[in-house]
Amino acid sequence: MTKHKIEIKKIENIAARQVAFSKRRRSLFKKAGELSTLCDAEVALLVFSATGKLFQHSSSSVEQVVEMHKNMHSSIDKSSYHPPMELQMRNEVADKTHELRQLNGEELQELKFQELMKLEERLLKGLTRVLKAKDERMANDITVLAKKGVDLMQENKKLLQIADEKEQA
Amino acid sequence: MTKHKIEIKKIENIAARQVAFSKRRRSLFKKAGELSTLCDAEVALLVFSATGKLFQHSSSSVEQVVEMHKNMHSSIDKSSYHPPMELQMRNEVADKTHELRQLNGEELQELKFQELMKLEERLLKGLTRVLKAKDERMANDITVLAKKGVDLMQENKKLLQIADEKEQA
DNA sequence: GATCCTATCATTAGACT
DNA sequence: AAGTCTAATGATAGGAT
Repeated sequence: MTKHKIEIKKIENIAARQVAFSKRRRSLFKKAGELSTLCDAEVALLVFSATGKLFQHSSSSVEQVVEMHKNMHSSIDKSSYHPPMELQMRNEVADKTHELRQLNGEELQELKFQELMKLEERLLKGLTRVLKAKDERMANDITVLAKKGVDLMQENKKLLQIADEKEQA
Repeated sequence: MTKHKIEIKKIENIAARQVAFSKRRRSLFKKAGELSTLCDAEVALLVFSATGKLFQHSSSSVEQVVEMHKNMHSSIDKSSYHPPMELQMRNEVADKTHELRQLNGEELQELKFQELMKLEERLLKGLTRVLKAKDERMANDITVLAKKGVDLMQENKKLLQIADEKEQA
């Protein structure tokens, strides 16, 4: 796929492997997204790096949260956010009798921003927790199933041996 | 990516969508395998077609189950399976004292076959159930989180309105 | 539905920043 | 670690079977 063709086997050079992992992971996620969009399919993609770090892509429900996260970032971006100048210059008045009487306009703006940040954190942490638990359960269930499968196969082997012994007798 | 560039949006033509799904799915699985091999990563890829059919690729534990399933299909295929002729012709004798005394060789072969079928069913149903449950839990958790997000956002809107009203006063 | 063909577009290895 | 560049390989849309 490039200047030289490469063999599909483990890249021994650690730095090169890391770079390839990063690049190919991005491409894979992109392709997964394309398949999902183009063909109206649900795609869930879990990638665990050699060090155990999880990268995940998914269409459908997970995407909703990811989209929400992106939207929040674009509409209320930390680096680009500045309260309107009018609000910064006015609102020296505080309504002490109001439920929010301790907050002036600027403080309200700040509250809005902080709440969004908290919400974002909450969503991401929740998502991470859910995904981890999900994968752990899945892995465990699969292990159990695989174990049962192996056991049954061994049982079958025994039965077959018995059959063969009978045949020879 | 080809004769003409295409937009990444749902392909409306059903036949074309099906073809694209088939082609791109294969490529995606291939890429996933390459990433796994080259970078020593674990990759689990689940693709649900629009009709709900599951396609799966994985480099780790899930693969064990999938491989087991494939092996069972190839080695003991329903349409191609026939007990050895010798077994069919012999084994009129049943050892009544044996633990399996009610079974002759042919019956043992049949048992083997049926058990494998049962095992296969069990594995697939279990896997399906696990995946469905996983997605349902995840979807539910995400719905809750999203709901909280919407609530907080509405709250923020209100606060912003209050700030605006103050500004105008 | 899967596979082949092929002109064209997309990805990427390696080097550099 | 992450982005840019570029030559070269890989993927693929549309069409044919």
